[in-house]
Amino acid sequence: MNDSRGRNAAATTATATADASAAATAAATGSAGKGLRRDAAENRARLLRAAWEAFAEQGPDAGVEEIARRAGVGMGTLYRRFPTKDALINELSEVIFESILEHARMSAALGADRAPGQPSGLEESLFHMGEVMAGHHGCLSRLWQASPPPDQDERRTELWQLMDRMLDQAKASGDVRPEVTLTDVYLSVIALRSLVDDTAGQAPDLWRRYLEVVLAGFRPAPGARPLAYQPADDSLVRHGLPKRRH
Amino acid sequence: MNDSRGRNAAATTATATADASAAATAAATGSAGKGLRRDAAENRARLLRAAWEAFAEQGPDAGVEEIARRAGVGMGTLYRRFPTKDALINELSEVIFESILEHARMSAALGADRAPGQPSGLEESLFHMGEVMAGHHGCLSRLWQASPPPDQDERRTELWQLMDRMLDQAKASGDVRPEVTLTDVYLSVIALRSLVDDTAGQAPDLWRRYLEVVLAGFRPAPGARPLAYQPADDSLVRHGLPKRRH
DNA sequence: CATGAAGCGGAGATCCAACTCCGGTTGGCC
DNA sequence: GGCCAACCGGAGTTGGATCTCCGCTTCATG
Repeated sequence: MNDSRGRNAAATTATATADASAAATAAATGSAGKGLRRDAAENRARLLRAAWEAFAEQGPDAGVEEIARRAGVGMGTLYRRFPTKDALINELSEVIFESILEHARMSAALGADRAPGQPSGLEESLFHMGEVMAGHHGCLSRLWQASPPPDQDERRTELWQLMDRMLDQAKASGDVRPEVTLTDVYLSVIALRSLVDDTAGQAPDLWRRYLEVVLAGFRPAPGARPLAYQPADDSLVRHGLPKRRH
Repeated sequence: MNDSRGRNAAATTATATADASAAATAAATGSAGKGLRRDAAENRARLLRAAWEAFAEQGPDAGVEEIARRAGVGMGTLYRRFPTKDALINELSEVIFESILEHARMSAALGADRAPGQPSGLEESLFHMGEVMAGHHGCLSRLWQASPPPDQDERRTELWQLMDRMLDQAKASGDVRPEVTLTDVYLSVIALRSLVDDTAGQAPDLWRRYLEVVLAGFRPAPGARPLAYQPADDSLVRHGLPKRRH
């Protein structure tokens, strides 16, 4: 294990995790859990929390039996609440995504109203993404996967529009050079997601270091070579990636 | 699909792929295939090639039956040559790794003898890694996984020593700023691996763009902030990551 | 060319994780 | 309290993947 060097890394991570946990509870007892008998609604919430823990500890290979056991309910209950294991995972992804989108909305709304020297909205959003993802490592495989349910698709579009706006702001304030595209940001997020998942067990904060390098790579520099390989358009961002196969 | 923009991307990729294919054949007919009857050795080679293709097309979930079918042999033959499916995958990883190590040896040996403005050995090696990995997407999950067989472990150590040397050279020639550590390079490679795999189907060259950004992030820049999160040591590089779970 | 050790194919045994089914129980409304 | 729809548990089914087994065939050697 890593002993959390650097600034307040551990503290911010803990906060993000707590937020997400609260969000999971909210999702469980909120709209999706309405119309259920009290015991049923509570079991639904327990299942989501159990799944969240199980996936964080064992990755998405954690078995449904394990999840039911942790939640203290039977298999039947699990499958009455969630028609498939995938549905359960999607629900969790939803919670993660919601947190990311919410933060991006606030960050974008804040716009360029920042003290000079403060991190740009783009930077802030990317670090927030990392934190939320680190708090849910193991549940990330469904994030940004192609062809999500339509309502989720709409919200994904919104997120990337916000990111695009923040990218423009960052360029305007000189934090990012003009040739950087939304696709570049997208690629960084995809890579960040994998890195968070891969290093979660051994060095849960190291993704920050990677993200700093990438952000440095976005920054304008006098003698910098232009990027040679131009991505044509943002179709990748708009359509997402196919389901992971590993 | 992507239409291979920028420089000679397609050409270099094709070369790397051909190299790797040849390497696969060599591995099959070489030392590992010695002592086998002619038909058996040939079947071994066919199996490796079939597995290589199947994994590239369908990811590591490609079934053993599919591999045997492609190779034109029966299941029995597959399992007589390779005790488990994992063993087969490890053999392929071995081939990929061999190509990477070989290139790193040459690149490191060339040292600082480069025309000014030419890419550093580090840069060249990273691009080569990307090319080889892109030519074998789907077979990468076992690469750099923790606790490989001892002989492989030794070679992994060698690779990262070479990378470390090239990192020093790059710092000396001003291509990389001093605070960048071997762990940073390692993280980039891990991220690159995932990115190559994730984007292989839709934008097989886009990893180049990502890698350029990272390399730009490594480059010295006058007003650059120092990286805040210091990795303590290179234990991650030395020990590798645990098996992926996705 | 005769011999047998090594190799071959592929049906089916085995394993494992997701999912279903149903007899018994519980919560909420009258 | 009484009723019943909704809910619960968990043993068992299903499906899909890996791996084994054995009667037949092929290669290499004397």
